[in-house]
Amino acid sequence: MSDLLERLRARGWRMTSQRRVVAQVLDGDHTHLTADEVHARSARLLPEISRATVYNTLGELVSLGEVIEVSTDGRAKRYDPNAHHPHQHLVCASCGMIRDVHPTGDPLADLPAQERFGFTVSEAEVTYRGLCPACA
Amino acid sequence: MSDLLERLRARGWRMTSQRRVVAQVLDGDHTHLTADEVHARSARLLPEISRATVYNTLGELVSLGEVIEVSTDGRAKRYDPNAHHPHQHLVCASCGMIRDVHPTGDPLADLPAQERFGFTVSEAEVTYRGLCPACA
DNA sequence: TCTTGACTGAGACTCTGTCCATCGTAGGAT
DNA sequence: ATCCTACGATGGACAGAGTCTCAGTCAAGA
Ligand SMILES: [Mn+2]
Ligand SMILES: [Mn+2]
Ligand SMILES: [Zn+2]
Ligand SMILES: [Zn+2]
Repeated sequence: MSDLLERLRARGWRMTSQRRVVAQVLDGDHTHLTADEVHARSARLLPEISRATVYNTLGELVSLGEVIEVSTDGRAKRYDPNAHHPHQHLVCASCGMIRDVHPTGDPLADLPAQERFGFTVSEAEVTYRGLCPACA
Repeated sequence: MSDLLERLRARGWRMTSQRRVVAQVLDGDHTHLTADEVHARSARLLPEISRATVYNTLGELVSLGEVIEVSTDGRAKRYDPNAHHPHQHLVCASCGMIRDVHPTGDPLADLPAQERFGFTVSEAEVTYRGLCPACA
C-alpha cells in the first residue's frame, strides 16, 4: 500500500489532489472505513472534496485490486486497503468492531465438486461473528 | 417450516392474516427472496398488505430463528426460510443466482484460538462466489 | 360481547449509493 | 512557459432499501 501512488501512476492514472488524499486516508491504520468515513477524513485534508469523487475513487481502487470491498452487516460497505494479504473478518455482533483473521486451511477446498453445481468457483469469503471481549 | 404457524402460536404470537400470508409465501420453494419480493407475492394473496408489515414480520421471524437473513451482494437482504438446516451459499457473480451448499468440515474449527482475539465466536458464514454454468 | 394492547398501514424520512451536466485541471504537445 | 483538451471533480437530483410514526384496527382472553 505504501507505494500505491507509484503503482497508480505507472498504470497511467491521472493524479489529482483528491485521489492523493483518498489514498492517504486509506493508507493509515484506518482499515475497514465506510465511504462516508473516508469522505469525512479526506475532507479534513481537502475540504471541498465531494462525496461523488470519493465513491468514484474507491470504486476505481476496488477494480484495480488495490482495495477490497467488505460488507459484513448489510449496511454501508467498508473499504479495506489490506488487499495484498488474503484474510477473512471477525465481527462483533454487538458493537460492530472488525478484526482481520487468518483461518487455517483453504475454505475453497471444503466445497466438494458435487456441491458446486457446475459453477466455476473462484472465491470464498468467510465472516466470523461473535462478541468482542468488551461486549461479552 | 411446515408447522411454523403452530410454533409461532405456541410462543404467544398474535396470528394476523398478514403474518399468515408472509409465512405462507416463505413456505414455498421460494427461498432467498428479498423483502420486496416477499411483499409482492404476499400482496397477491392479501392486496393491501403494507411494506412496513412485511419488514416487521420478517424481522420478527429472524429474531425467532425461523428465518435467516442473507446479504450476499451488498444490495437488498434476502430471507431464507431454510433456517433449521445449517448451510452456506454459492453465488453467481454475474447473474446473482444463489444455491445452498454444504461444505465439508466446520469453518469455525479453522479459526485457531490465537486468531480469535478474545472474541466469543459463535458463527461462521461462508459465501462462495463464481460463475454459474449459464454465465460461464 | 367487551376490552385492550398489540398489530397494521400510509407515507414521510433516513441512509447509502448512483447519475448527470457543467466546470476545472493534469499533463502531454508546442 | 503556455496552450489544449480529454479526463476528473463537483453538487444536486435521483434511486433503492429500510425505518419510523401514529392514528386506526382487530385478535384473543375475560
Ligand atoms: Mn480486512
Ligand atoms: Mn439458503
Ligand atoms: Zn463488541
Ligand atoms: Zn449466472
